[in-house]
Amino acid sequence: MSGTAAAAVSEVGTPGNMGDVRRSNLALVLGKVVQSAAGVHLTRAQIAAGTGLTKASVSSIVLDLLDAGIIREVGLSRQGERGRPGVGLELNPSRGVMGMEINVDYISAGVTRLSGDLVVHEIQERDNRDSSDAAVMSALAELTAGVRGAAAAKDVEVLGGGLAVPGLVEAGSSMVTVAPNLGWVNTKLDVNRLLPGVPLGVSLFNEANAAALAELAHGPQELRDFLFVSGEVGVGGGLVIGSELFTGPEGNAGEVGHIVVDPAGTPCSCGGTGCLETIAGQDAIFAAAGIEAKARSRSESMSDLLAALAAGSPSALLAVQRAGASLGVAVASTSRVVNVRAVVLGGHFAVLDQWLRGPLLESLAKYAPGLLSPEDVSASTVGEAGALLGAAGSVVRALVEAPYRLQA
Amino acid sequence: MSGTAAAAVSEVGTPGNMGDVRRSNLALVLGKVVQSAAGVHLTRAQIAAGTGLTKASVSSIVLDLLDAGIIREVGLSRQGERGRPGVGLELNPSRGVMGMEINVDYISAGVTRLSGDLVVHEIQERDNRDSSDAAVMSALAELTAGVRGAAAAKDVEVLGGGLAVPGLVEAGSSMVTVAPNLGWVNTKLDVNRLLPGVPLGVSLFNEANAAALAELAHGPQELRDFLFVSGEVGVGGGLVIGSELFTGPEGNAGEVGHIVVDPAGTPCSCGGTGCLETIAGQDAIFAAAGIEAKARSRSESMSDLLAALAAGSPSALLAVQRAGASLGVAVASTSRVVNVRAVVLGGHFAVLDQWLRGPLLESLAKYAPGLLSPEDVSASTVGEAGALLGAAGSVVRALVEAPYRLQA
DNA sequence: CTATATAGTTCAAGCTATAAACTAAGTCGC
DNA sequence: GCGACTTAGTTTATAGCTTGAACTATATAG
Repeated sequence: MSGTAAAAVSEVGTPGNMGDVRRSNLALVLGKVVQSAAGVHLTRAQIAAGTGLTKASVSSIVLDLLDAGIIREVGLSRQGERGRPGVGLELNPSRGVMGMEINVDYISAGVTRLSGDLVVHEIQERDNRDSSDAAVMSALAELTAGVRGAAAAKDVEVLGGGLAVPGLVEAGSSMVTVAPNLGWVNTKLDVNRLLPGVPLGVSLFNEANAAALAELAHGPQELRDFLFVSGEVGVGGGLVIGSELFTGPEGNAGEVGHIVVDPAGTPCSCGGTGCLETIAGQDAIFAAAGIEAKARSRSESMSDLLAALAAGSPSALLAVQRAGASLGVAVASTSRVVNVRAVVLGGHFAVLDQWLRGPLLESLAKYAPGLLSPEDVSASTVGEAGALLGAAGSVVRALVEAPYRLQA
Repeated sequence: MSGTAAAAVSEVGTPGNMGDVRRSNLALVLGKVVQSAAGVHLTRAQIAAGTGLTKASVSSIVLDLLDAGIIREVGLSRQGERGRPGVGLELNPSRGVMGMEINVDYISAGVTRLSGDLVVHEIQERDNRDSSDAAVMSALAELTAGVRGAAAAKDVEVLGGGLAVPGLVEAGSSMVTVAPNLGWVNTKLDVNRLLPGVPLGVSLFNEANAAALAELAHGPQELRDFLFVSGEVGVGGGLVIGSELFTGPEGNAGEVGHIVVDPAGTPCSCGGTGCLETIAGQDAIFAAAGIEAKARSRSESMSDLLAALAAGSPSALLAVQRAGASLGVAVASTSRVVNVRAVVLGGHFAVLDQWLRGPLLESLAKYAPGLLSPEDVSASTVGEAGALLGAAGSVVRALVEAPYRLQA
């Protein structure tokens, strides 16, 4: 978990009162508990020293957090230290959140504890292309009910959930503006139906954004500003700046799939010309490599591509090489515009890392010399469950930043 | 002035206390005073109604602001309204800030009141290319001393200042990382020397960023998210998102001059290839138009270009057309990455607006259809003094968001 | 068993916002 | 010209929160 607890006050533009101070410090203390390394349990005194709050304030705040069931006390084993031993604090392991994902050919659900570790995880193959959104949601509701039961059996109560979908979303209104590969347009999802009765409700996320947040939470500590590039049928992206998802004024920032990488290129499904997606999207790579895109299972086509690459197929190698070079152009421009200096490759870009990497780095050296070095380009560490973990992690993070939502 | 007062609390990660609430509400109240339209003076009661604070709190806060000399009371003339008349409040017109600019062929300084209107303004032609930074700073210090005196004669006391330079800056350490057209590299400026004894000190800004902020403050109200593209010898940019300058993790976001617009293009001074600057920078346009770039005065070359365009010179028209088209590619990609939907053209792009506009819009329609419509592309309204006004405005804005810095 | 050291709690004090009562200063109606 | 009314701003009592100091609790060292 990354959990940078912010001294958040009430909405900008509204008066502040003493309750805001309490809420801010509540988040500050909880943030310390979250930050503590796995297995290390901070005491009230250590939190006081670490935050600058007095012991009195910390005690009072910890009491609130215990009452809310967010944290719990845990005995501490010390050896040979003088003085009264402190009482360790940790996130309540019997509270968790549900991460869910709807993708083109599967739905999945899993429960993580507040600490981020996965307790239950189920994937169900399902062709969602020709289903109505209602049918997909029904299937997912059934899946989550089972997963929720399995978590309960392991003594983990689900407080809320996050759903990731491969499309642009309006988080506030649970609206999927457009999900090309699902065929959804302005589709309003009744997300709360997936987890009836949970105190924190269910939030909606873009898949690439969720995967980026998973990378933030589960990847290396020092990774706080990066561009996550997700290669699927389309090419998505998530921009993390200062450990925060940067969504831009309309919520769709980081959509690198439609950066212009070849002004003289071919038309894109978005109506534009020469977009990255027309060269580095899965369909584009398969087509250029001479591999039949199998509607039934993309993973089959991907296996074919990997086999062709391993066999040294010139067309396959060229296709991937061209994708890598174009990705480099897009990343170079992005790093200029938003001034990030790290890139994480996800989806098929992670799978194809060993072939993509060379051309990508060459391209970066040519178009943005000195900005990104080889060690700034990494492949995603979270893998397939990324979107799910990110969606769940986001919900946890929102709770950590506003723990008072669970009080009373 | 835009002045969106934020409910800002102390640094993230530090404990909040009641003083933070005070500071937050201080900024909230002052923000209301700033927002009020020119000539309209809000009363305490109106501020209470507008912010949600009680009259008692507003009275107490207003007293602090009066004591600090940031605002003052002003008699209100009403006609035929019942009840006790309120006392109007306005920004203290006898307090101001200094905006300063160092550019390639001039230095300038001006003082604005806290309300944003320019009281004194002086430009001094000076070729800074071959001067040491110390010599330039000495010349500027002399200029500011005179301007400060002139402002004092008009009863405006200078509280602080902002200096804009055409290069990348580290605001915190007053360091100019690189200013290619001045020949400066890692140059530390003793900015406080420019305004000895002012309570708020002097801050350093990138020129394009400052111009963008001036556009935010002095341009249309609804302009809150936009890309400002500044055409000078180089091509700079400033990104405003949610009425805030977005600088990215390393402070240099919005540098659209080095977006790749032609992967098969020519080398750029940055070491890259096919950057926007190689096609749309002043030198590139002059060269393509067959106009001699005069070292002594760029404005002369610009006059020649305008004359050539007016005379219908094919090479000049083609040069500008190509610049516009490339600008379109860069803007299209930027709007994808950061999801902004408005562009403001500054510098020579504003001057060449009538010739650039067509190719730019065509290019946008081709590469980012539906994202930006013609009315989303505008030319800068602030003109030459933009950088200076923006630097000054930033200082004012920082004060409005943290007025307690002037207390005691 | 006493001295010491550290953890955590209790309690008075200070600051801030709130709500209600109160004072101030106008207009309206007769 | 005087009282009723209306709105602005101040005063006062109250509650919430952090702070700092005093105090209690619980361990180790000798």
